[in-house]
Amino acid sequence: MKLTMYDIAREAGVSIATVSNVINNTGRVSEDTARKIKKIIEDHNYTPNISARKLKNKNSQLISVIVPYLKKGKFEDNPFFWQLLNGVENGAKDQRFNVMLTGVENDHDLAFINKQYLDGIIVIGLDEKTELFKNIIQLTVPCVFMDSYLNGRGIYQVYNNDLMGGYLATKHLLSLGHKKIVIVAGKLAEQGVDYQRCLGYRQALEEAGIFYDPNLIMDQGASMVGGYHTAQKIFSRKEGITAVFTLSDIGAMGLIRGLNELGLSVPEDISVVGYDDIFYSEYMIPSLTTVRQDIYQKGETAVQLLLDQINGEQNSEGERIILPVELKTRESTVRRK
Amino acid sequence: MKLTMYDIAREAGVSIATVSNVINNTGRVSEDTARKIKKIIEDHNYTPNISARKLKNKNSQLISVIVPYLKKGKFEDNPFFWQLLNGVENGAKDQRFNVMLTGVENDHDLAFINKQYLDGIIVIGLDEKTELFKNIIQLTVPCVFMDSYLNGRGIYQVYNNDLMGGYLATKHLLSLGHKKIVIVAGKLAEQGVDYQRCLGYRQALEEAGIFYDPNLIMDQGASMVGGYHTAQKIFSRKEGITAVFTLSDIGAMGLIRGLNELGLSVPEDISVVGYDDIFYSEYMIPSLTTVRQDIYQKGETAVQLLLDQINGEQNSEGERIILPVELKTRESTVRRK
DNA sequence: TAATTGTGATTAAACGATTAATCAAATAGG
DNA sequence: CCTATTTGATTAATCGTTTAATCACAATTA
Repeated sequence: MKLTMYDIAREAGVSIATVSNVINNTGRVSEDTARKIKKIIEDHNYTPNISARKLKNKNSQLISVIVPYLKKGKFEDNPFFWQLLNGVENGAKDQRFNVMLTGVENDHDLAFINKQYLDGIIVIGLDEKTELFKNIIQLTVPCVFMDSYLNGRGIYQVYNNDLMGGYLATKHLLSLGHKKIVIVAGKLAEQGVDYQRCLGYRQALEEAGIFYDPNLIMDQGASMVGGYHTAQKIFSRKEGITAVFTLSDIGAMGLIRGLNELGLSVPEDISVVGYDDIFYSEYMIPSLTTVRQDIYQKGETAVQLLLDQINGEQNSEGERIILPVELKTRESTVRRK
Repeated sequence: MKLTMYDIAREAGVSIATVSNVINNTGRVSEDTARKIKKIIEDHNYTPNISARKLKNKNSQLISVIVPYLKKGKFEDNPFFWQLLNGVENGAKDQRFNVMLTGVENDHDLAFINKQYLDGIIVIGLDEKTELFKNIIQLTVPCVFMDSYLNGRGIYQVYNNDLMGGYLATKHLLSLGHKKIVIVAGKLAEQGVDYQRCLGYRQALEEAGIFYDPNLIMDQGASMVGGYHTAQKIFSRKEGITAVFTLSDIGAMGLIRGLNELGLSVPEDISVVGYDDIFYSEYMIPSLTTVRQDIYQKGETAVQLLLDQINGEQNSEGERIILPVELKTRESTVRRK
């Protein structure tokens, strides 16, 4: 049997309004009374019922990270999401918000979001053309989009400088003498991060006066298994390929394993650059040269942007925050022989 | 401005009670009326306010996974948690429950759990002697404990057969001719999984008539960094050590990297067995021999146990569910030279 | 002294659902 | 034809808070 405000009020010999005022620090209560009530609350370990509170005013102190099409094996695979969620958790905690994870696969899931339950959502990697996006955008919930390049005002977004990431990685490989560089990407949707990274790749090639060959772009390689299978493709027509730029670290890991099984070793035969700098890239054998994005920080930033929106405050950095990337040079890339 | 039940009722020309009855399928409404109301609900994309519902009856359709002492770098590191959370998410979704993640560091976090907001919680790896456990156990929330060996009736638990895991791994190494086997563990609390795995280790040694040497047990090696540093320890007094059993796959990964940097290669110089079989163990170089526990399944099982408890049903498997483990033999272990 | 101001408390009306109790109309039974 | 039952809908209380409106009383001012 949970205590209610009435129980506290009765014991203190006051009305529930007074108790409520004490709890919410409105300052309308005398010090003596407040102290007495606080003591009773303390003694009984009373906490207000959050549903009742939420019903009356409008905040639940609850936000959710929305991962589109979350299902078995799609999400668990990539430490990227973990670090992100962890960053969000920590950022939110500072401001007494709690975090949920919601995988959206169908309308029921979406309905949940819409139940006025959440104070805000962070949506990851969503394409403007999808049905899901159209549904989400018309929800009345404050929202921050992460890792998608969306147009229009009033849309809050956080992403890293993906173009720069692609540029830096390619430049690095070029500087090591590589000329024929394969890109292993995920889905190349126009509003996705991979598209931007490819733009950076092209830009670097252009600067170096190297012809852009679309045949060197291979998709379906974002996951570990995807990268693994891409090794086969590269092997089957490897004419002159000496370097691969994989747009995720786990993809790179799968790729390297695949190459190994085919008798190609990294970096001796082929140099590999990854993307993300997830926590184990440094511990791989060989350790992975990669484009680092501070995922944890990205999570925290997104939360900040969201909470500002919820609180009706203007974020000092505007509605679109672009975070930097950095190239981490490690063992998986060497000068072309 | 969100719609309420009144809006729907007004438009349909009925009372809110009727609308409520339609939504909850009580069968007290004529087919015609029900159809009409459903159409209106559909058209307006109306969903009931969950806080109001929760206030009236007692369920929020919301459960949380509680990770004690979740903080930066402690949780994100291990894919184990991801897979688990993913399993929980999926199990819950089937029954229209939503899942939160709550990292508990202090009393405020605990207070949240206690706000009658959650229908139930799943607590991971909690020691009976901690303050936190004492607090959690006296919450009135239905609860399932995972990966801790707790005593007493009425405590719902799910874990894998850790003793067997330790036994199988050790047996495997012994069968390959290894005699001096180091264990790299996390914290060796009596109610933790690592303790049980060590018991299995000892049992296997005993059967083989090999003396148990406590000096071979090294803790602090559950994380990737921990494993990495343990390599140093092993190296510094490596007299005859030819195999290591690391009680987590990420620990094994760090360890292997560390050994490599010290000029010891796996498996040529030292065989390594991991624990968990997280998704990338198979893709490591060398691929990792490990004790597989189906983490995803464990998550689903825990949810099932929790939901049965919430629904007041008796789970067919009782209050303590022990899941099997399996040895996956891969490249990281070879016969002792 | 009477009127005004300030302080600290209470009253009561929301918030948006669920549901037991009730009622009205239609159908069935004797 | 009158009563009993069934069906389908409504009324109103309730869940546990918040908060605007009010009130009682003491202190201050004219």
